[in-house]
Amino acid sequence: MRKFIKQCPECGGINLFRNKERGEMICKDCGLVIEEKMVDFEQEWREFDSDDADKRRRAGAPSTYTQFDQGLGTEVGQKSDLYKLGTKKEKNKFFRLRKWQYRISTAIERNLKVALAELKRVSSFLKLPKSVEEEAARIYTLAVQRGLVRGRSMESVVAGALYAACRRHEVPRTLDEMSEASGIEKKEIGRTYRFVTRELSINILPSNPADYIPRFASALSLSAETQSKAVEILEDAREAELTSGRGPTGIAAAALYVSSLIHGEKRTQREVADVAGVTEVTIRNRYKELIKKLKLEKQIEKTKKK
DNA sequence: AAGACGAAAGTGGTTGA
DNA sequence: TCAACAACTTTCGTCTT
Repeated sequence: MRKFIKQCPECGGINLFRNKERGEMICKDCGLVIEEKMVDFEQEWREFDSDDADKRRRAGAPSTYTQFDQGLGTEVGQKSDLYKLGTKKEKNKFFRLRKWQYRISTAIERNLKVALAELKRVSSFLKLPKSVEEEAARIYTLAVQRGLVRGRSMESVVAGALYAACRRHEVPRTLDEMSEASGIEKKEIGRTYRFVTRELSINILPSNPADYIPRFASALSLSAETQSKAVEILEDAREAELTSGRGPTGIAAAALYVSSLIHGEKRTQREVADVAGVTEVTIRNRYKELIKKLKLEKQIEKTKKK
């Protein structure tokens, strides 16, 4: 067991950053990786044949919501098991159990099977991280169990669940993107999204405009400086209470637009509007507010002269 | 000619009686 | 359940570069 380090042995800094996902601890000052693999994921035994595997493995596949039964389902016998059974009585029992097994897989499970396939399709179309997909699957499963899908198309609930999961994980996609990926109308997704989150009392933070910046910026191939400037502007905008009640994408787009002007990487309103999925008018309105309240005119003037 | 700007009318959703 | 309302869009004409 390694001892717990509070100070960087290299530079003595105490500004340590723990990256839980990778199991590392890093010194923010000098970049030294102090601890690695804080949790050891290796197996401590070896197996040479399947016999060893049976004896030594003590964990199965991870439980997951992206399988309709969380990956934990059982099946009553395969056909091949039949040969092990001797008497006719036993064979009858075997078939009876299989039949029941089939019947027990109720509407819910069948629904989940189809829905989760759709969910995976949409999720991979949008290149969403696994964690979001998992979360969406969980939400959907809950929704089905509560009978919230009744009267709604499965696809729309899937889209709504995904949208909610994105928001929770702060990797927001716009309703437009979701709509494109799932083939469901935007307002329909919005409706089911609100309905499902309300019914399941999933509370979702109003999405933060800054979360959109990296994606929009890269779509416009803007520099990192421009990007961070945009985030700065958003910070100030929030201070000035310019953000509440407005559509987050509009604000993000405007901040990015202003930032692109300041850094002399000008993009047209049209271009920014397109990637953000808002209109030029909205950008203009937000943009006007931004330069007025935050006094950004000077900064823009400066780069103009150059 | 393209982009920026602004006015006016329209749309879908929320809120409060 | 309905009307008022705010945010956003669409459309279109004008100004600027």
